[in-house]
Amino acid sequence: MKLYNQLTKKVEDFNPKNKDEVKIYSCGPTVYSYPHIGNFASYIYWDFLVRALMFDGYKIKRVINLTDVGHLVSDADEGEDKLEKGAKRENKTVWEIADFYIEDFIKSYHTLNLVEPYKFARATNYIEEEESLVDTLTEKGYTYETADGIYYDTAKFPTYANFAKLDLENLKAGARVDFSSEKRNVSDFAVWKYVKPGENHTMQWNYQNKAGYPGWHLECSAIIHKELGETIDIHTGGIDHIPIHHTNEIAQSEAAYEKQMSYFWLHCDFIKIDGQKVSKSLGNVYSLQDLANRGFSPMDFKLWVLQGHYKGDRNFTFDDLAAAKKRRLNWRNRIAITYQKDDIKDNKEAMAEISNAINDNLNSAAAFSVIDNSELSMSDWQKIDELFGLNLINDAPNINENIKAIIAARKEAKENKDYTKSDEIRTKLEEQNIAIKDTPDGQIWQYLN
RNA sequence: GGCACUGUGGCGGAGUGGUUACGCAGCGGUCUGCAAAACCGCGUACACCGGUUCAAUUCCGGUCGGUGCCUCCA
Repeated sequence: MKLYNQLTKKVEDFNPKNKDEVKIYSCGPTVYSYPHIGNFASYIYWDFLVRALMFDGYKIKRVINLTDVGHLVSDADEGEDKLEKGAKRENKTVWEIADFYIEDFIKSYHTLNLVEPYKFARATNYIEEEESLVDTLTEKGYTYETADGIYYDTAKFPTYANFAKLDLENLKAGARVDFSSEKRNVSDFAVWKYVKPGENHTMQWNYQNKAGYPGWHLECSAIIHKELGETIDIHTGGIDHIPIHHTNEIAQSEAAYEKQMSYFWLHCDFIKIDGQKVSKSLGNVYSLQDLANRGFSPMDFKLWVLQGHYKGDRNFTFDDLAAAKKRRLNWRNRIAITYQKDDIKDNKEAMAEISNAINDNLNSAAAFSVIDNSELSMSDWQKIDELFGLNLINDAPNINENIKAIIAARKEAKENKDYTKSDEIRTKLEEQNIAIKDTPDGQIWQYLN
């Protein structure tokens, strides 16, 4: 398996530390509103990473976090807590907000047929570990206190700028004008925030005899350490995480534990919608429900995502989604024919080509072209279905005995040249989503949708 | 301003120093009771200008264009 590693900025051979188990951590959602298809695109890319590794025979231990606290609306550690904001908006408590959107997220996760992780880790379940991490950083001299919290002094971590190739001098020059704090360096970040006097912050914990809550970056470092250990194999996220979130995670974890945090760092690019960036503030977001309302299943969207590459600059349009839907229908119909023929041999060459493609930095698009051009057995299709998680075989109407009998009756009517009857049955079968086609070799059935 | 990414046929989208990617859409044909499917064929794609090379879409340099991040966001 070859993967692009943000740490080295190169495509490298992937070899897990422990051959039997690949440790993966994926930055998950902040649970304060419905996710949009751009969010799900990233979970689909990383799901394919997991499935490709499983295809290669690896066992996976993967943790996905759920941020239910302390993620401020601004990375400058200013402004409102997103959960608190959502609670106000919906007139609920922050805990209700978190529970509601976690449930919704996991439901969508299952709808998309994404591989269940070892654990979904809620940030608020790791407060003890988070506090302990702050303790360690403080003991090692990496933190300092201000009026509003405990900050990480990035100047004490000499390689801070390396991961994202940050230009710290320039960062300083470009800092926002309204930026005012006791921060020593513009890149310093809060590991712990104090509740301000008069501030109504529901989620708070007593730490150092003050009411406060963890900084956003802290949770990932703490969860990884608790659940997966000091070093993991792969850390995933979106490209937006490179300059701040992941840079800060590395600074925290490697300062505290004095071990490399992750061997590989993978980041997917954002998708655009109709040529524009997907943004909550622009309001051009679509949910899975919006796709369903237009007649597209989550699997159609998944196939659309996997037609491209996780590092590619993608543009989503409904025309392209329709093309993906058609392609998926065509595959399902090829499976239907394979099922009816039942004399097709396993295609070892094609499966090897598919394997080569996915091992080349997850080139699902190239693998798809092999699928399009190869005659595949049912067993091959089963493997493909498992590799991409597209529900090609399951997501089809059950051809039960009753339908089989009707199909047989149509065949008989057609052979007897009773066209009135055969056409009648054909029309009737369409209601069951079955299309009958007459080929030179006789009748076959396929799916209409 | 800083840091990145990117420019492939109608729309998407892989890839490669010399041979068809592929999908969807389109066109022509075979087949056919009808319909559809299937199958066969077709479109001389690689932003522009130079350079290297026997040969560049593929490497190097430049020009022009698009985008993202540096507030939130995968």
